Amino acid sequence: MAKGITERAKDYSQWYIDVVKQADMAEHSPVKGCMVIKPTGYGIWEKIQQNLDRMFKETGHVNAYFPLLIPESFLKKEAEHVEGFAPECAVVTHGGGKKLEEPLVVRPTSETIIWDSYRNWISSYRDLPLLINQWANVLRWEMRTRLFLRTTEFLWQEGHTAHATHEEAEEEAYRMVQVYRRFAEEFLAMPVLVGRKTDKEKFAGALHTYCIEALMQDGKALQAGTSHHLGTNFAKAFDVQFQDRDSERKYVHATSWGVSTRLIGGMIMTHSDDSGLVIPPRLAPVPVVIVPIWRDDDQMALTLAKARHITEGWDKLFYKIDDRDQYKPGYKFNEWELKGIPIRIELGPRDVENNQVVAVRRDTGEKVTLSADGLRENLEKMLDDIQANLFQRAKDRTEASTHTVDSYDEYKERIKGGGFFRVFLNHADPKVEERLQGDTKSTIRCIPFDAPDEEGPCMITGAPCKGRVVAAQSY
RNA sequence: CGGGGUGUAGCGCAGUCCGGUUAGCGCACCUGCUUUGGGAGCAGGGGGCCGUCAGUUCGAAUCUGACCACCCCGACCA
Repeated sequence: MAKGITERAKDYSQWYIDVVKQADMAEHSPVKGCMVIKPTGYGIWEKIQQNLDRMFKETGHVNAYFPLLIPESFLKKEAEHVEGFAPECAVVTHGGGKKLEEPLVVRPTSETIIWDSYRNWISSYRDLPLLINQWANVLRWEMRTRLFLRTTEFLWQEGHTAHATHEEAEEEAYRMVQVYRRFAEEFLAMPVLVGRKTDKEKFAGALHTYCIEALMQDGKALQAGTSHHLGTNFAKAFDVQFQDRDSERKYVHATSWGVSTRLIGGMIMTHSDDSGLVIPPRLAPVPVVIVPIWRDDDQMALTLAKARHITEGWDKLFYKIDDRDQYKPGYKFNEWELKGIPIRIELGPRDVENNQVVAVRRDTGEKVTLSADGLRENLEKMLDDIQANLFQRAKDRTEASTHTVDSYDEYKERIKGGGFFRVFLNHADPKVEERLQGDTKSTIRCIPFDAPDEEGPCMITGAPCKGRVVAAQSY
């Protein structure tokens, strides 16, 4: 048992706070709801950025940057959008010691400022599609915050694309939610449901919203990414038209899509354990740490020299040699466990003598003795295996926690235990979702793309429904 | 915004009820020696406008009043 970490079974919420703190990922800032992301946490965000950015570029997107401050009037141009975001906006009213002519909103999202620019950038079908992403911070005045999961300011990427037709925008929104699914599975090792949000849960100003939803270890769902088909709503609000091949002037079709530092919270709650953080190898800034073990200066020189010899020619970002003299090996073992490093190598005088090392996997705690020859290849294999194991473990857990229920009474009872619930609910009627939330604090998380072709009665109203939705309590 | 709690060293706390030496303890930090295969030991040392402001008093961390901040639990959200 790790010192300073509450057991998951005892208090999941406190466990999460303890892991973030003990792994030295982030801390609260003096401003309510804001966080300082420390190097250990930010390094993971950088890995997320690097890999996602590559995936965006591979699908034809380019990066740009739009300003933090948005004229308040812009936000008001799209009716649903302003209604959705106004309550959580911070507004700048003064600058340079003077009251501003027009207040400036700190962006809660950038559709409005971006579409104001797009008006000037788009005049012909030849300008389309316009496929732009930005990495940025945004601000949303939340009532209740949790490190990484919901903070007042957070880091994210937001893609904003413009297309000539409804169909192309639809393809884009779908393509990007699939990019998110692939990223979640392959990098976060996090299984997700992929589907569409109900009208109640969709983005303010969108025709519809696609999403990936993951199930955390405590049985609560986490919205991990969203992709919106915005139709011509923003084009109309900002008068963005283009002249098509047929010489007609037409409104531009839009999408937007984003994932945030919340993914780090999801990563923690998917894989970590009572010993601390567990980082999937593909997101680990440094996947391997080598702890040389010595009793005296001679042994120190010996084991350090061996460690340097073994790692000769290795990518410097692949490993770290922990040569600190002020801590004992036991302390280091615990520290690297808390910090979630995928593989720890122990290298003592006995190992040097036998030309071997002891490798310890973070996911299983398993210790194996490996030859110092060909070590790099064996470590690569082990990392792949850890990555695959973490995903499989999470997938098995999610499947075991996914239930199919038809009776509302049964649902009300079982929802308390957490999990995804495949149910018939008539979400066309907004009152149904309101009742669900009022009765059970759960919501419809998504209408999965891969739901089997089934029909049945809504478990609340009895109205006939096509296809099951997935409901759960969520973060 | 409602309910609960907390502000004393970087962190975690005691002291406050019942005012009175130089405000104390653990962890962390610095120095030295011994240690080092699962969170080391001993010795010495540094570090405080006791949340803020005002009051009572010869004297306030302690009593009174006001204010501020943060955390936890409920109504909104990625």
